[in-house]
Amino acid sequence: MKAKITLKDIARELEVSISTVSKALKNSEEISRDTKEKVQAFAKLYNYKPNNIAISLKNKRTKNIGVVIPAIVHHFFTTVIRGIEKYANARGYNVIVCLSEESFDKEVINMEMLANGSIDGFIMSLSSETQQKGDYNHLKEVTEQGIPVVLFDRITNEIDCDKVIIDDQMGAYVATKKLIEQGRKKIALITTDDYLSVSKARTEGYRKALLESELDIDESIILKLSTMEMDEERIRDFFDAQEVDAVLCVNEIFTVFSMRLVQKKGLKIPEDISFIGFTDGLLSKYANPSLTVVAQHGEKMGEISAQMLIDKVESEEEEESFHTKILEPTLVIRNSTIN
Amino acid sequence: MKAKITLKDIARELEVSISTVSKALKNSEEISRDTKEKVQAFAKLYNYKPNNIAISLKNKRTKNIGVVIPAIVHHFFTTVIRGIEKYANARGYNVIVCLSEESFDKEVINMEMLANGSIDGFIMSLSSETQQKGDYNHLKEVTEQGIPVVLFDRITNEIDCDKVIIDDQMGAYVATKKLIEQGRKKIALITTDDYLSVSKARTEGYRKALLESELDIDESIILKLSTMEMDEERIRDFFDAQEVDAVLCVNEIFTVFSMRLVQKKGLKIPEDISFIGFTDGLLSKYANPSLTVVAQHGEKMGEISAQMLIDKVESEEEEESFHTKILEPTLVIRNSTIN
DNA sequence: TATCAACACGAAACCGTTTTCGTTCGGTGT
DNA sequence: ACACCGAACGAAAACGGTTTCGTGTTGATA
Repeated sequence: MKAKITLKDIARELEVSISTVSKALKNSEEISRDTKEKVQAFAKLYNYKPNNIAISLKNKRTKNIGVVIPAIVHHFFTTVIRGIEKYANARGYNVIVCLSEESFDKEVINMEMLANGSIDGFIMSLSSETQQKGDYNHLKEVTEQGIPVVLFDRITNEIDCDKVIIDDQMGAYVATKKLIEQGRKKIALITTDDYLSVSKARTEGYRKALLESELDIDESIILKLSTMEMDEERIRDFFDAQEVDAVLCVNEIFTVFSMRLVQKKGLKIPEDISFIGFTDGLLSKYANPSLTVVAQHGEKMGEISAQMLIDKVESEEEEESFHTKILEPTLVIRNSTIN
Repeated sequence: MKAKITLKDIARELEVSISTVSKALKNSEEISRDTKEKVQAFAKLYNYKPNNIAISLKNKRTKNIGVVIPAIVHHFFTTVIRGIEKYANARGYNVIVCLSEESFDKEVINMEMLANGSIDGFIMSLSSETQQKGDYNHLKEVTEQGIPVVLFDRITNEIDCDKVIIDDQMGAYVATKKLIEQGRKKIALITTDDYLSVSKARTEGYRKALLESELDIDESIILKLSTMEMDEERIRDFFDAQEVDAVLCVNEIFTVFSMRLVQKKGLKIPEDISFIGFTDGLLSKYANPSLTVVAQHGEKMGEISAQMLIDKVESEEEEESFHTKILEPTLVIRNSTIN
């Protein structure tokens, strides 16, 4: 086991000072050609690599970014992480992933763990519990310390920081419009409670489309499930009680599960009933029939979030200007709607 | 913006030395009750938190672990990450995720980025390119430096380190046996090239089951796709050319895609043809029909990997003993096979 | 020959902790 | 009165770098 070599080791071995070694390795003009070559050769031979921690301590930059998300076993979030990782890596940053598991407390603990020097900035999407409580003090503390934060997807307006979202309202609006154009009259909405910023926006888009088309908004065919987890029972009850000819769901899982329920009842998709979901993941592609969905472009969101964060981290000036980037959702037409 | 406060700040303010502050905060016996109370009160008031980087530098422990995996948009890997994150967090560790995207070069670069002090150890699953090349020098270098490594799922025997896998051979064996018991005679296998350690083991299990049952091994109904990515064309051609009554696939996507192909040809699942896949993800649960699969227990694998790694990191002794933990796969019966 | 700039390098501070090893001071024992 | 002791605290080294600011040695110039 050969331990890593330090500047001090090189200096001792070559009988020069540590400063000389440091400068030589940086190709400083101060150092003679001879010495530089000697030092660099020696460093290469012994595979010298500077210690990241020491460098971080010196220039108060870790080149790490913290990503705090509610869940990872969700296609949307994994694509976002992928986008973040790709972009960050290209700029020499590493990504520390923390899972809040939809819990306020875990979100707070995670942020505290990272906020003491481990990272240069945060990229986050709020846990549902946090959005429900409306308590954002952990975010305030962090931003007040001067640590940059980028919020994506599940955001709040109570915090001044950069934000990246898709136009959820428009996504739902376009999807609902599509269903209406195809002659659907009783369009159900399966969503989660309104405290989730995205669900709220989607519900608004849904309502807006119905209003514009002078269709009634029937509250009894709007199903609000309490979390992002599946409450299979309630969905079952819902379809037992309601007769609808189209369904808009705020995620893939609700959609696929609902489709299977109505298929079991003998309905044909999309002839008898159409479905549109959110998130263009594997489920959508490989479901039977394949799903028409509102694509959220998670990878793009990740890239943009990472770019905004790193730009802010690396900008010297304390600019107090924050931007909200709104991406346009795309309707991906497949076979759960009439073509 | 209130910057974070340091020991030095507290010392200056309270007119004591830095050492006194440090000790007071640690409740050292050396410091008088009076001074301790003063210091602790002040620290609380100004929300003092020690700087992680400085501590890392001091005791050469970062409390970060590096996770290098080929992809994240795969249910299996996300569950592993979740297991790792959960366990690691509980022991006060953070998780840095790096994606090799199945590329050897990216794997090497990622490891080099992290191996210079950023992490205390690695948990990895090899990229397919790495397994194909059989070049493990980046792993050797890291282990020779004394950095602990735990390999999971896609492993190699050329590196001495802890390993966590499921018994892939047994998984495929049990699945194949199941199909045979149900009277299937022509059982196809859809896998990837043998350089992937897991695919190789699964192929062996498949062969073993056939041999034991005195069924012919028909090489023409073994389809080897070149990567983990989907080559839809070849699967299509395969099912056009072959008549089989059961299919074992090494992942969910192959399975679902194949099912849809044969369904389009008018075959009934599972009456005419049965399917078994690997990985118990969302696709399996929500496919139509739902999939019978070999569950890999990714979260458990993650937890165990994290435990092995952290135990090694925190053990003082330089024990050169490595263990391989083999988890038992579970056959989850659903509707793509006869019940 | 005294002066000076350029060159090549080293000393030391610094980042924020921890920890070892003094040091000071008042009190105790004899 | 003297040595000794323990309590309470501070100085300084150390972790591994970067960077500023000298400093000694040249050779050229006036």
